[in-house]
Amino acid sequence: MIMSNKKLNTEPYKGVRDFYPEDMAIQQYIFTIWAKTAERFGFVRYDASVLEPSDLYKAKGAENEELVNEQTYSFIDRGEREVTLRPEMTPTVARMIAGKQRELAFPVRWYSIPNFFRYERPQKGRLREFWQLNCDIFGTNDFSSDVEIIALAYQTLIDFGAKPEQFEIHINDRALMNRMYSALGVTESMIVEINRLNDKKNKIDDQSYRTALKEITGDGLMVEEISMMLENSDEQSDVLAGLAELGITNVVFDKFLARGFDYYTGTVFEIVDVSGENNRSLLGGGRFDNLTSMFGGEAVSAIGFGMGDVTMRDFLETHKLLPENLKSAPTVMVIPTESEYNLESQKIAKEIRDQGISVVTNISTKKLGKKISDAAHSGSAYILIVGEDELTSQNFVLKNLQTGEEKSGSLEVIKKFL
RNA sequence: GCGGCUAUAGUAUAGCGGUUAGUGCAUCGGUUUGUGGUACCGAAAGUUCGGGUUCGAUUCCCGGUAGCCGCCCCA
Repeated sequence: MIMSNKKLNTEPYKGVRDFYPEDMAIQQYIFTIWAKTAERFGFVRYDASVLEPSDLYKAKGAENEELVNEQTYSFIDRGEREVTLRPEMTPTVARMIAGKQRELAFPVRWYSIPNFFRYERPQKGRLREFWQLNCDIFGTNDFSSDVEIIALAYQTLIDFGAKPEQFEIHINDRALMNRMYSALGVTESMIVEINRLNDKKNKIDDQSYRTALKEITGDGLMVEEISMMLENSDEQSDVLAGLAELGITNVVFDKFLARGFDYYTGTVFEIVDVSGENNRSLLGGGRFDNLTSMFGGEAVSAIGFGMGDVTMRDFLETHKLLPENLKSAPTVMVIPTESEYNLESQKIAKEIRDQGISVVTNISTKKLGKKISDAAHSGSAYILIVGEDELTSQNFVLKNLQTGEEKSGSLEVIKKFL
């Protein structure tokens, strides 16, 4: 190994994050709400390895090849297998469902909070490693499952304290759009390109949009027809109506919504922040009724979504929805007056800890006053001083740092106060 | 892959072609040798790297690197 005198950088690798305790507290808060909401809807948790064989993403019909080749972390392992750090969960969960297809009682509701890696240029709302809440319903293509999954997505945001007017649900239907395009004589390859164009429509002006559309179709009349079809917005939607039944009304049917990718077969949806601060969608999902068939068995209908931690945190910060104090401090800090009482303090801490209370021993070499100050700063509720007097008399004082109230007695008595 | 912007202690920032490079927060110590949060005093800690212009560069110029933002793409 070549040793270098160069100091190692303390920064994390490009596009990934260190979670110092303050950040971890936020991350945990987000994960906890995600998990609770999913479970309130009867979803059960699963997970898988971050490593997958690259074939999973290369199989025909699985994914766009350019993405796999250029935007994944892939490498050859020591056994010369090509492996990929998962860039999304859908192929993995489809693999797992297909593997147990015969024994699962459908419909199945599964959720997971996995991390993903994508080799991309980091920018606002997009990093190289991120986590997502992934929720899927497998085994039904009834529109009520579309309603349910979107209601879950909606409820997740509500459970963070968001108000419906702070975000908007956009819905479209792939199958419907394909029928409409076909009726206009638009070919399949054109549809793919139009979807891609529509996806970035809000980034370009009308004139450029129409020019691009003309380039795709090569037909001025068709541009008019497509534009008219897209602008005409009084579309009937069972899903929209179903959501309204559940009291969810911040929903729009958006025929420009594409969610560019091929495996979606029906409903597609996104949730966006309406503040204008966060351009990247908070969540995206859709129906994929054919994906499991690449594992050989019969196709299992599915609908699901992924909701990212990066955009979620941005959203919560933008709308000031993060709780002020997320850090968790031990309830009690046992403070030896001198280092020579550190071990005795740990024994006492153990006694208290054994009844299920979080306790930390302050073994710093600071003066007593500073140790107490540390306890207050860390957020501990109580302190218990251990010094010569306490140890000889076996009489301890438990002090409540908020109220200043003190209670004294033997350790057995003290324990009852907690 | 392409483009724009930025780079000053741990962090957030001020400033300037010649300064002991200033301040807030955080850290550590003291006022208070066994009782906290406040206050006061003090300490440690900085001009991203390489080259150029200049008597002199942290400041101006070029390049590297890194970060942010956007394009692309977004499974």
